[in-house]
Amino acid sequence: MTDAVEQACPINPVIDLVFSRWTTPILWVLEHHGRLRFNELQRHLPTITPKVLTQRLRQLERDGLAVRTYHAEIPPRVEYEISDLGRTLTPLFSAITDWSAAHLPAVSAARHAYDAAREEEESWAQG
Amino acid sequence: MTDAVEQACPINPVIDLVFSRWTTPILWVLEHHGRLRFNELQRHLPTITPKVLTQRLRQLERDGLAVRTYHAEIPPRVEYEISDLGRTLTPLFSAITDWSAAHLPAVSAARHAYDAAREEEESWAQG
DNA sequence: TATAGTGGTTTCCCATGGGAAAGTACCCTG
DNA sequence: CAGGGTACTTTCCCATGGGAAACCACTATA
Repeated sequence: MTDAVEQACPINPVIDLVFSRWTTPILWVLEHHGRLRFNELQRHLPTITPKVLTQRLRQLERDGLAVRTYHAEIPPRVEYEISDLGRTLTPLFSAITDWSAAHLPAVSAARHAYDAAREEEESWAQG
Repeated sequence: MTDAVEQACPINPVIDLVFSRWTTPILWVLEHHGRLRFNELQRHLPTITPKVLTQRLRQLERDGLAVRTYHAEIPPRVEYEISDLGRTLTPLFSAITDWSAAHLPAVSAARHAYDAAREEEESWAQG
């Protein structure tokens, strides 16, 4: 994404930051279950692989949205929690959830209408 | 993204719908410049290729977020505009813009702090 | 006749990223 | 001494998607 486009659409940086794959499910789980260990997180995200979970957690930590606490014990113990900065995203997530509840059915209906119209065209072209 | 994860994080469907690459810049331009022709849109999104612009516009049309109007003239003329359903996203975009203005600097600071700490570690390991 | 302009489509290519599976270092337990 | 648990890391592979460039039918214009 070029600078020109970022200027044309100021929400793009936030998209790269918050809405890339797996970041919102992780933040969601951290917000709703509190402080969790690596394997607990993995259990809450059944299809994520450890490699990707590590990558996303590092990114969230670097961006200040999650906090990683390393306990130098044997065996080692690591805990992750959402940060204050991460919690500022809560109203955003609520707004999206609300929009979803209010308007996703309309999107679904639009898709069905569009697909039905395309099928209509095809059968008309054939018949 | 599996059903289990979609249940674990209800905003995922909206992400796939609205926050995939190029969809928000396009909606943004359509909202701020009104009804536009294909080449006008392309001029507002300087780095997008016609192939991708077509793909995204088709997707937006199918999802009911944009409206395509074809005028069977010579030369043909096509106009795109944001739909009423697409306009319901405006508060969402505003919320994201507000969050961006309020908290992106904190993210940037967190990144610098994280990177600085990592460099510190490296020089410590070397020296 | 050549060129431009319309709204795309088609082909090819390549980088990115995610998934699977195995490995790693450490120690405790049986 | 084998196996398990912790929190990853590493390697390999492959699908997806985006970008570049050329092409398309049609007509008005020079």
